[in-house]
Amino acid sequence: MTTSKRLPRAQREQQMLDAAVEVFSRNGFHGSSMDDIAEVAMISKPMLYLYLGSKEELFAACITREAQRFVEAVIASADASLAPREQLDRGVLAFFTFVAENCDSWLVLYRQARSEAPFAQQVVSGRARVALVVSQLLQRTNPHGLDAAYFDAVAFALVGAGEALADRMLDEQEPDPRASATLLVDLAWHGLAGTRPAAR
Amino acid sequence: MTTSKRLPRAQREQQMLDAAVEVFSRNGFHGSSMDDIAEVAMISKPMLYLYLGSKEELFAACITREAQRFVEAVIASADASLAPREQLDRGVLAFFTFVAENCDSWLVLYRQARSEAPFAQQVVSGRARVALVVSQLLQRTNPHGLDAAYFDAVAFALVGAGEALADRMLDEQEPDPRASATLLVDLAWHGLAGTRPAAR
DNA sequence: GAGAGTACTTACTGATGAGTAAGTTACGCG
DNA sequence: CGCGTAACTTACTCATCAGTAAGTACTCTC
Repeated sequence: MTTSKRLPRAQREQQMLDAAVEVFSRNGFHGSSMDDIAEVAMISKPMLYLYLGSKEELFAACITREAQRFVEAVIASADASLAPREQLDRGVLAFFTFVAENCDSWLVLYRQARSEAPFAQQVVSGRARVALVVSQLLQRTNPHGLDAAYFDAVAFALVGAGEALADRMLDEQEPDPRASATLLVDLAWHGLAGTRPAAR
Repeated sequence: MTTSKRLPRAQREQQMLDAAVEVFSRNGFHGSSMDDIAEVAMISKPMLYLYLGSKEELFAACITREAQRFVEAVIASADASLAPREQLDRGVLAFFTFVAENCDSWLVLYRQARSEAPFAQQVVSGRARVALVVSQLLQRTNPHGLDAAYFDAVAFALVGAGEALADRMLDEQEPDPRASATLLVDLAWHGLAGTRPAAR
């Protein structure tokens, strides 16, 4: 063969997952075939089954790996010793940066996994955990004695706003995570009432 | 047969679309089979092809009909002769009410159509039009002379926040569109800075 | 360099599902 | 009534795709 060398299992597995994420992110779970994925991974189909088990297990492995990468990227940025407000700023920026640099990961998690019944629950609960962390940070920054349920709801809305801005950012030819991050944080603190006019 | 009577074409078509929306909303485009849909519609498969053409056309017809219903519900509530702020309040409420009462329509549009490549564009552009209307209403209510691009971005974020709150509402056992609407509007005007403590 | 084990392949099977051909039954209208 | 047409069905075809059986070849170790 031209360039195909034998690789140790761990490495091939990562290559397969890379291919699977790419294909799944484009065509979804049902819209992707194992043959397609095998071709992109430059490997024959039985290897996928040997290493990853089944199509469902492969998809689950993609979700798990990408969610892990995502969470790590955000956690690493927003270290817990900082002030809550600072943690939020950095976490939000890390989120947009991750999406900009890992478009496929984002799409497979946010768009594909959410709409496939067997996997949606995993995404929903991950999302809920993120919202909870955001809610707690908001509560720690905020002087008012509003009830926790209210913060939970606002946090949820802000997560949604972040997702929409991420989508919007991906449509641009030159995504700027900092602009999106600033916008979201401003919206959270002040809504439209007291925004800084210096947009962008 | 027990109850199966012959129906005029227009009526059967609606019945088929009802069934298709239900099935597609649960299983997505690729995850749903024409046999499934035919069964739910209590009709044989060739009828689907005779009246609706193909699977893709059927899905497209679902999207078109549901988007139409959605837009009409919102437009009808927020009549253009009202003050912009009032239009927003009512439009937002109409949105949440529609989602609560037409869960399948919402899921097929927001979750399924968005993740199937051939149809995603239609949803994306519909969404963008909604965001644009929101942006214009915001501009008309707001005293500051911020630039339009900023309002566009905020409107987009608010649309995303609305979608997340809609999702959250659907998880509740007793969805209350008014609570979600109030929350979203508050968030838009004031963020966390000046919220009314009376949550719920 | 033999022998073992892991990496890897070709070539199948069986099920599912999109789409259709050809026919059957009810209804409406002269 | 009877005859045309619109509503509707059963019973297929053909392609695709998840999953596998059975085997080949590289490479590492002694």
